[in-house]
Amino acid sequence: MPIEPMNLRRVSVFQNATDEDLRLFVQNGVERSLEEGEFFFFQGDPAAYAYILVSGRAKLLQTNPAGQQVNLRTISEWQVFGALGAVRENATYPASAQALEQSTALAIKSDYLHEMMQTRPYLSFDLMKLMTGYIQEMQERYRELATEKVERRIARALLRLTEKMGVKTEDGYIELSFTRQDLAEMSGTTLYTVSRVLSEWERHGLVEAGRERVTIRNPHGIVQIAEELEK
Amino acid sequence: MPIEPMNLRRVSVFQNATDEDLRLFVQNGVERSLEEGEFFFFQGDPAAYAYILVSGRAKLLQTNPAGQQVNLRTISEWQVFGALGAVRENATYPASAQALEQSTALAIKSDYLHEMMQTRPYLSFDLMKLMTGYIQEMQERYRELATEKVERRIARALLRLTEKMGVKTEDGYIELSFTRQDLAEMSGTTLYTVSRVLSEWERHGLVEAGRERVTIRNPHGIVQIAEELEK
DNA sequence: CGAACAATTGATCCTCATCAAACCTTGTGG
DNA sequence: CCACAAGGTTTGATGAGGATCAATTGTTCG
Repeated sequence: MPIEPMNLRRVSVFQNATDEDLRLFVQNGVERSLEEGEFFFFQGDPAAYAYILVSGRAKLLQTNPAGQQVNLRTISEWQVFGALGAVRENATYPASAQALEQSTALAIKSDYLHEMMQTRPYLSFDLMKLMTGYIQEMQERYRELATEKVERRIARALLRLTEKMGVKTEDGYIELSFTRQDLAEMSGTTLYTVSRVLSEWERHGLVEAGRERVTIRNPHGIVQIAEELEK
Repeated sequence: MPIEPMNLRRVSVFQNATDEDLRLFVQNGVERSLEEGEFFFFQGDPAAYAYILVSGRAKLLQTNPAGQQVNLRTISEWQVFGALGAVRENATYPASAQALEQSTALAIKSDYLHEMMQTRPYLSFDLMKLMTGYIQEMQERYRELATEKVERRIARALLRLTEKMGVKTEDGYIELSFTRQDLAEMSGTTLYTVSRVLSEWERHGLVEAGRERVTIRNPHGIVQIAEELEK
């Protein structure tokens, strides 16, 4: 089904766009639907399109020459990804984007977005706001990785996930859905360590762990671990 | 001495600015001179000014609650820093900026820069280009920290430094000037490990290490370590 | 029900951080 | 001009924190 242009208003970068702009983006965009596990693009590909996730979930990940992966961020509905190509000419994607579940995105030619930005300053500006946010987040995560112990990093990754895609259950807990491997890639560790830490937390009643699922029973306890000064 | 406006042309963000713009920035800016070790601003301060380093060297660093530091990037002449405040309102600096030697910078009120950007789209756009570069670099460094071993990270940090501030000596070597501690903060390790690695490299004739100084005798060898798959 | 895949757990090992002590280098002041 | 202080550097000894490997146990779905 076609994308309703006015829904694009929910995209942070389009806050200040005119209705006409939104229509233009839909008209000039292509809808792409992917199954779980498929890739929107790969690291190193020419950055020909910018994407807006319309439904589903995806992740941005970077791979090193040996094939190990790190998760840079998780993308939920109405978020923009792969937009760097519209800013730098002849750019290649610095990361890959993979659908975490069946997902649909609106693909907009980088050149077109670039052109739109030239004549609509608020677009550049809003995109820049988004980017400063990423810079800040990456800087923080970098520091964490350099200075904090695993347990705390896992706690932080959980909290970040909670903000982005946590689902409150009827009994007040927070439910998250991903594999140990995912969480490991988000906190710069291995699935084994994540598993051990979660088991430990479960023994203390902080969380409840299941297959591809973690339920947070005591958010405050997790925050404690993430922030506490002494060990 | 006052800053010559036309020199601002060397600032990447001002590539497309008019001569008049450059004059305006100088007129509306304040010159600040710092001694080695002093701070332009601290993490958490309201981001009231954006800076352009006119002379000297500085570093951006982030501190965790326990006081450990990581070096986010090194700033050399004609580079912009602390510009996030002009994009997000009521922002605070996400990192501190410290002079590595006696340095001078042009301080421009965030509000003023913000205002200029509203009426001069190329400014937003060029600043955005710069930011995409930072995002990419931070993403890469994040992945490195998560997946690569120390020796390789140190090699990469050295190479990055070489690009930014390496000085070729008359006999074709590359000279860099910083402490083991600096290099450790740049590669997410400790000064002890840096010292050991450099000593090891020195034994193999790759570098020559001195007090607050490293001379690269075999750049290719360092690249080898930074890139090599096996090992 | 069985295959495929996710998670757990124990055992082991290795990389680095940490601590301590000594050693250099540089600049300063008597 | 030498001596000394201050701060950077080196090196060894030790140990902790996780990664890695292997084997087993869930869980889900066709």
